[in-house]
Amino acid sequence: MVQYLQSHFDASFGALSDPTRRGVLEQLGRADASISVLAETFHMTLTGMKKHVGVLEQAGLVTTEKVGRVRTCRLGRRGLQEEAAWIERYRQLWSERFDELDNVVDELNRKERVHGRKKR
Amino acid sequence: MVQYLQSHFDASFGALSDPTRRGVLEQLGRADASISVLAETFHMTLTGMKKHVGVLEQAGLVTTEKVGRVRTCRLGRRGLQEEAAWIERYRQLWSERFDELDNVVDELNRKERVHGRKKR
DNA sequence: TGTATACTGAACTATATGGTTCAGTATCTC
DNA sequence: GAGATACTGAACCATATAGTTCAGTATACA
Repeated sequence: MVQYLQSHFDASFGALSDPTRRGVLEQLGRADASISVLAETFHMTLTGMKKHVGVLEQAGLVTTEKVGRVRTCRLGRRGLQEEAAWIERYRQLWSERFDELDNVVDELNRKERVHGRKKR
Repeated sequence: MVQYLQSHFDASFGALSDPTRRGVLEQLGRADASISVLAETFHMTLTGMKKHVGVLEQAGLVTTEKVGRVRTCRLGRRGLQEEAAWIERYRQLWSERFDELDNVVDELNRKERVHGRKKR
């Protein structure tokens, strides 16, 4: 399960680490699109775009369906909620750490004032 | 500026796409740690861990400071707020798309009932 | 002073990534 | 049926990634 979740995040964050793929997600957020439309939008060969779509599909962020000649791409049912949760949990830890650090700094400043030392 | 932001996300999402690096961030969320402690925790050579820390540092997620022999790693001042915002905006688009789809499905179901057809 | 510790950097390996071209196959459309 | 369109797959290329080993340097400590 942990293993599963890990590779899950590997795939989704990996998918998000490329600007073309983030762009594709934004575009599909506005409207479904074929591989060739996406390829044209991002100035890339069909084959190149197909690979990107494949990566997004692997990550569960996009689904595709081929009807006739055309493969239509749309946003997948998985919508980054777990990734959002991971980041939120991290941000929690992060802000705790910095609150702590700020307290230490505040404490030092307070002591400086008490002992009448100059502030930098 | 857009260019800057893009590579920014490339680096941070790329950093998050590796399970070791996500683990390092979680550990540093609990306490600062040296390279060797991190290397031991994640069963890796010092050199290997140093590379991971370098990636996290490049992404602005970790800062390090060397005192004597020891390089101490801690969470960086940048805390994934922009990444959280990107994901939230995406989730917005995503849920709009699916609300829309759900409306279409509801509409179809409604018509089916009106015309007295069997439900699957 | 000598030894152990902690890191650093270069070099090497294997595999993955992001892209291409080229040669197909399948599907429209006239 | 012929030609155009849309995709697919294999092969190739350059570069990046994730790791290693090995040979240092710098610091701590007895």
